[in-house]
Amino acid sequence: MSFIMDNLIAYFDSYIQLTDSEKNELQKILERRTIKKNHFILQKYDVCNHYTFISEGITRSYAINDQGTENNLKFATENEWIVDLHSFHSKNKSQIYIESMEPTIIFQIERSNLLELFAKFPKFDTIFRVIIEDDYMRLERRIIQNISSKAEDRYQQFLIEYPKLSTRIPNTHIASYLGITPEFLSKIRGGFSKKN
Amino acid sequence: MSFIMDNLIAYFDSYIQLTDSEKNELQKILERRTIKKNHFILQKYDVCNHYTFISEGITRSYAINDQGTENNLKFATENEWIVDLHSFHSKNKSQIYIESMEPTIIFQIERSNLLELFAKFPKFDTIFRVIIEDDYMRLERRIIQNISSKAEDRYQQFLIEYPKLSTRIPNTHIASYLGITPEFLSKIRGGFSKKN
DNA sequence: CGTCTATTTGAATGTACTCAAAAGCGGTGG
DNA sequence: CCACCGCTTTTGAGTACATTCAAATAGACG
Repeated sequence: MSFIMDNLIAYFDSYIQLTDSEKNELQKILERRTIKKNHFILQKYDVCNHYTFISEGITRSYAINDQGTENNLKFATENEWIVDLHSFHSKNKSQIYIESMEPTIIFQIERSNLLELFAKFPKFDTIFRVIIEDDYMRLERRIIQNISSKAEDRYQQFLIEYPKLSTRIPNTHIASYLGITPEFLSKIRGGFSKKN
Repeated sequence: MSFIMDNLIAYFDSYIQLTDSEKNELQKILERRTIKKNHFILQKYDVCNHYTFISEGITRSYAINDQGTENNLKFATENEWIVDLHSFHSKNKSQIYIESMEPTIIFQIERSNLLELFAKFPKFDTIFRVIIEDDYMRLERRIIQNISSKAEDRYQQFLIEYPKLSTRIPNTHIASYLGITPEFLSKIRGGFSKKN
C-alpha cells in the first residue's frame, strides 16, 4: 500500500473498514494531482469527469451570473470531496467552476472507474451515499439560514460552523458564499459603528 | 403483488429494475398511511424514524425560528421522498416539522428495515444514493438562486421549476420557501405598479 | 519598491420588511 | 341559501437591511 494515499484510505476506513482487495482496487483508480494556487480543477463548459478528493489545500466551486458576479457554491478542504454532480452524471457541460484557493493536492476518480467500483464493491455505494448525505444536511442548514436570517447572523454562524476556513480564505469569498457584497460584510465586521 | 403500492414499485423500477424477491421484501416493510390535511407526519422534538414516500398529496418540511416564523425547507409531492435525514440517522430529536398540505397517502419505511434492506440488496443503496443526489442538485440550484438573485427572479424561477406546485399551495408558503414575506410576494405578483 | 488584490468608509439608492387595516375566498352550520 | 368564521391576499406608509459606486487604505507578494 502506497504512502501517498494514506489519508484517503484512512478517510474511507472512518466510514466503513476496507479489505485489502478493496484498498488495492482503490489504489489503481486514484489519480493524484497537485494544483497551484488559483488554478482550475474544472472550468465552465467542460464536462466534469472526476470525483475529486482534497488531500491538502482548499478549493471552491462557483457560478458566474449574468452580471458577471461570482457566487461561491461550496468550499472543500482537507478530507472533503468536490464535484459537479449534475455534469458528472449527465455528462453535460458544467455550468460551474472549481478552483483552488491554495496550493492543493487532490486525488481524482474518473467516472467509469467509480461506476465500476460501485458495481464491484457495493460498500462504496454505501460510502458515497453517506458522503452525499452529510453534504446534503449541510446544504439544508445553509438554506434554512439563508431564508430565515439576516446577513450578520449568517456570518456569525459561518464563523461557528467553519472556524478554520474563515482564517484561511479572503472575506470577499465568504461574502460571496453568504450572498452579500464584500463591502457589506466589511461593515458587519466593523460593527456598523459611527451612528448611522 | 398488491395493487396498493403500484406507483412505488414503478417508481423504483424507473431507477433500476427490481427482481420479484426484491419487490416482495419491499412489500413487507412498507407501511401505508393516510394523512388528513394539515396533520403532522413528524413533529419537532420527535425522532424521525421513517423514510416517507408521498403517493398522493403534498407535504412540506419546515423549521420555526426564534421569532416564531415558519421557514419552509422543502415541499414533497407525488413520487417524492421526505425525511429529516439528520434525525433519521443520528436518532436525535428532530428540529423540523413535516406536515401535510392536502389529504395525503404515504408509504413509510422504518429505519431498521431500511438498513436491513440496504444490507440484503445493495441495489437499494444505489437507488437511495441516486435519489439523494437528485435532491442535492436541486438544493444546489436553490442555494445559487438564493445568493445571486433578487426575490422577483427567484419567484419566477420557482414558477418555472415547480409549475404544478405553485397552483396547489398558498402563496404564503411559497414566500416562506423563497425567504420573503407574504406581503412582499403579493407586491411582486401585483407588479409593484403605482409609481413608488 | 511597486503592483495587484483585499478591505474599509461614506453617501445615495434600491430592495425587502413591519405593522396595520381592508378585501377576498372557502368551507361550515343554521 | 346565506351568514359567519378563519385564513389568505392585497395595499400603503414608514423603516430597516443591503447594494452600488467611488475613493482611500491596507496587505501580500514577487
